[in-house]
Amino acid sequence: MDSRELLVETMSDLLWERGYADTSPRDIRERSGVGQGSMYHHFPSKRDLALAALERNVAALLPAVSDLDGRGDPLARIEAYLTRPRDALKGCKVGRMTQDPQVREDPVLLAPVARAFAQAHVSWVRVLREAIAAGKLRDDLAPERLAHTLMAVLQGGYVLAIAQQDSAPFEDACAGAVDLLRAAATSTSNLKNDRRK
Amino acid sequence: MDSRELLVETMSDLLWERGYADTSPRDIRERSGVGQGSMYHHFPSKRDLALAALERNVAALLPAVSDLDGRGDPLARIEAYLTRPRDALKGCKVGRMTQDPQVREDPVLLAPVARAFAQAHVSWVRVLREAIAAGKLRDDLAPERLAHTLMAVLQGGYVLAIAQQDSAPFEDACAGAVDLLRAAATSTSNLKNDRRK
DNA sequence: GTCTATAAAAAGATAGAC
DNA sequence: GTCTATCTTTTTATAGAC
Repeated sequence: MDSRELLVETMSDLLWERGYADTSPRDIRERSGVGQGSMYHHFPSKRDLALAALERNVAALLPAVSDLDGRGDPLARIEAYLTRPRDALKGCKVGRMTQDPQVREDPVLLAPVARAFAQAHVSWVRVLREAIAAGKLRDDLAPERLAHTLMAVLQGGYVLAIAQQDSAPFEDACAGAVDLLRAAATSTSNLKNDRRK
Repeated sequence: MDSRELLVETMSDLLWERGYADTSPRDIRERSGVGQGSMYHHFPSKRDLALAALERNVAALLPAVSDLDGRGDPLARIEAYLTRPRDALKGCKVGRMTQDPQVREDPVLLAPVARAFAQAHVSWVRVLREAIAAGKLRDDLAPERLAHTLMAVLQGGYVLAIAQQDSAPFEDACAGAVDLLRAAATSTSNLKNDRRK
């Protein structure tokens, strides 16, 4: 593999594991085995390398999110996505970046993060709409809101799991969300509509 | 105010705003106005100061959480807590710390964070149990799980808001959680129980 | 308890030969 | 494109006078 690619890959891992502020040029050099000179040849600064690495992490995450776009029972897709096995203690490659002030305050570095979440939101809204249309979810639930709620459950689940150094809170949070969705599947509102007809 | 207290207060703010790794002794000195000598007189290291500051941030957060323990309609308390105005772009003083590797990997620094979330969980479970007992929530929902779900909605809501630099996703996430709880209030399960009697 | 001076180490790059 | 050497600044303290 060429040096440039190796640097990006290494930085992607370090951003996930340690974030931006706590990753030094030396960490990158030592883990990648790429020399000082090469590093600054390919990337003028740590920030430029971080940008490339961040784009890579975003790209790595989107295929997973696109599972929400599949076909078949939408509620089943939602439940499958929420309960998919994840390494909760490692956190989210993308969500993590929001806690790094040097990323958060830098519009260029924050942009890929914002884009990733915006795209995930689109997929969530679509599958939720499908679930409502299929009569699997109450029709008085707002898909745009609910999409943010379910995205937050995942992102927040990581926080809880890391705090306790135990993946159980993450799994609980997701399972609890599934419970709520199922409870909201039995549609009082739809029944009302039926009665009106 | 004495130097020691001023240092802790300043560090508390900096931990909230910038986290541990990205806060330097100089930042602390400049913002607090306390001299170098005084700082190392009161705290042998940055880590020791951070520990005191972290305990302070945890202590500042717990009174808010204890609002869940009040009296009156439990579901109303839950909704009030979820929709209370918050500065979403600033994130959570305590949850934020889970993303700092130097905190996450240090059992002593992580302990106050774990304790705070454990305590919040207790309050959440209690109010959820009350809501179920009062017939305001389906009795087939597991309070322990749901507690983690709702805590995650808040923590994850901050992540979404910071990513978009907009508090709307946070408010959406919370409002969506309230919607789901209300949908789950109309208890199919309780109705079944009624029928059995 | 506070102040100023000093300093070892790491972060974040630059220079220039090959 | 890679390598080694150099360099500035910041981090994280320590020392010792007042």
